[in-house]
Amino acid sequence: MDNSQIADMFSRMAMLLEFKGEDPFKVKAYNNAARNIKRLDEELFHMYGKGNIEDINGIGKALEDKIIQMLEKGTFKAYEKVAEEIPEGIMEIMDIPGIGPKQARLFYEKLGISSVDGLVKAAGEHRIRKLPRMGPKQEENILRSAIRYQQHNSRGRHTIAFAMKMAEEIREALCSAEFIENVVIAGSLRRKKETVGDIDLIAVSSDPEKVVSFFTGMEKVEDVLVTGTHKASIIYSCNTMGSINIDLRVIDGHFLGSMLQYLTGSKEHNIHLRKLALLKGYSLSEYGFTDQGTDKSVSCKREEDVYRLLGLEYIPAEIREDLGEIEASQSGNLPALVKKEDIRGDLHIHSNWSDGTVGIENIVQAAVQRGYEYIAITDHSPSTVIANGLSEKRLFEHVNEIRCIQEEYDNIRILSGTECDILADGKLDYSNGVLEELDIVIAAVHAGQNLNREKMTRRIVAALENEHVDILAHPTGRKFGRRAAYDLDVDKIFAVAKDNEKALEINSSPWRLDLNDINAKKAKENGLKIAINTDAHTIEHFDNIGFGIDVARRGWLGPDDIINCMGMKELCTWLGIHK
DNA sequence: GCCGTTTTCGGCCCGACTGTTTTCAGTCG
Repeated sequence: MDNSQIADMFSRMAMLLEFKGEDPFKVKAYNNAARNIKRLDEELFHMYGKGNIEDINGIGKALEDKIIQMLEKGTFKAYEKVAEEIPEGIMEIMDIPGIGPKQARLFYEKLGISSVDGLVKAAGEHRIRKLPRMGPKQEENILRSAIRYQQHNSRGRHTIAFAMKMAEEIREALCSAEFIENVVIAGSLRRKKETVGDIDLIAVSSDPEKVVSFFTGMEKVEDVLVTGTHKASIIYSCNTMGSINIDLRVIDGHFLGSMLQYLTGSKEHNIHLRKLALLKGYSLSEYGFTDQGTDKSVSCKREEDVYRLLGLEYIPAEIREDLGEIEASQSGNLPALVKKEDIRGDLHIHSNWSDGTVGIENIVQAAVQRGYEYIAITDHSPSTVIANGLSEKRLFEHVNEIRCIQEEYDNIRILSGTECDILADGKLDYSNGVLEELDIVIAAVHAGQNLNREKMTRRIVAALENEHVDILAHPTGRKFGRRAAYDLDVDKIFAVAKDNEKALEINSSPWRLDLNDINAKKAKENGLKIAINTDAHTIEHFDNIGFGIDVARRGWLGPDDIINCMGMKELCTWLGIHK
């Protein structure tokens, strides 16, 4: 079993225990363990070999024993025992928003309901409203929620690019109201997670109820899930692109700092901060600090104040995951994260020589406009037939055209390159003699993505051992909603890349973001260099660089870790270009 | 079930909203 399977099993165990009405802190321990396992950058079976499973935060003797059972047998006894007592459909019922373990248990015990279909039927027949603490309204909400769940069973997540666009649209709509002073984006979107489940917004206003009613009355509101005096939750229609959940909190400006800090999360980061506050004698909430002794409270207008009052250096939103950033802040060792202005060029761009939409000269002009010092034109190699990959002959014509255009531009260096296919056997799609003529070589897997772990790892290792290769593009191959990452020995790839002084790419396409944040952080810890590239096929794609930078920041990367933050001279030296 | 700057027991973040109740349990983030 791999880490995510083990984590899932712990999550399911937590749900089952909750249903049974077990000690909530025991439930929490399972959930906590599941979360920590998901965030590990090493496979548990490796850690098992080394005997350091118990070092993982939140894993004690009992859970370690259960992990070992799973590694050896694919399950653990305690789980089997509990799962036997509880019908499978119960888990789905608890997965419906608004229904938790207590209600699921009530439905099961009193009405024998053990599936979402059964629940919908019971609600339709008005059998729910007769239960204790239930009524017509509860029944109606449960029915609506259950039907919605049936229709969109897969929990909708959205790419950060899409969510950001929608958030801006709503932000603009809200800001047009004169009684709203300001609207800020919070939540996982502000932390720049690669995908988000919902959008969290904060509106500053002295008339919260008016804001809530304006918000819930917007034209594209499909459904109102929650409305209160200072808070509302809606489902917002994105026309052909489905819909997205939006949560809004409305507050007085005096609380903006603490509210923004709270709503930005992550949950784990906040819990850690609140514990820290308690140690100092304060309770921390979205409204600020309360002295436990005197009951006096201090609100925070600026987010920086929350961190300052805890004796911490300000922590950038992207790394608030409780993965060591609080400790780093305490000891003054927070990393200086890469910023947009640190990026001096883009090293992975396609022109209309292969499957890009525009000519090289247009690309160069767009790059100049963005203030880049250099770019690399890296069209596809012959095997990628579908993308009109360049034959050797066309590749040399392509290089010539780049040289001609270069003569007309003295404020930008145009590197001639290729995104060269790594064939199934690990050989490259051009001969070494051809690759030698190029300024930069990006190697990438495109076809034959279903190799097993051993073969895929060997294939990429072979490419990394080629002396002409500079960068490995989209190293794990994952695409949101389309394709999982290759089965790959990432540790091995990192080690070989390090030995051969190759850079790994963070591909900025919102559908790829590959390497992801966790692997980017791991790459840095392994001393590897990173290239943040757009893989642009159109001029608009140039702007995707921001998403790649987000991933790099979430991976704790600074400009020193990134080759396209180098100046031109330094980059040429790194690439081995001597002219 | 985990954990330790009150360390082997007794804690475990904090507040909003809803629908039911007539003071609160359940759910969510």
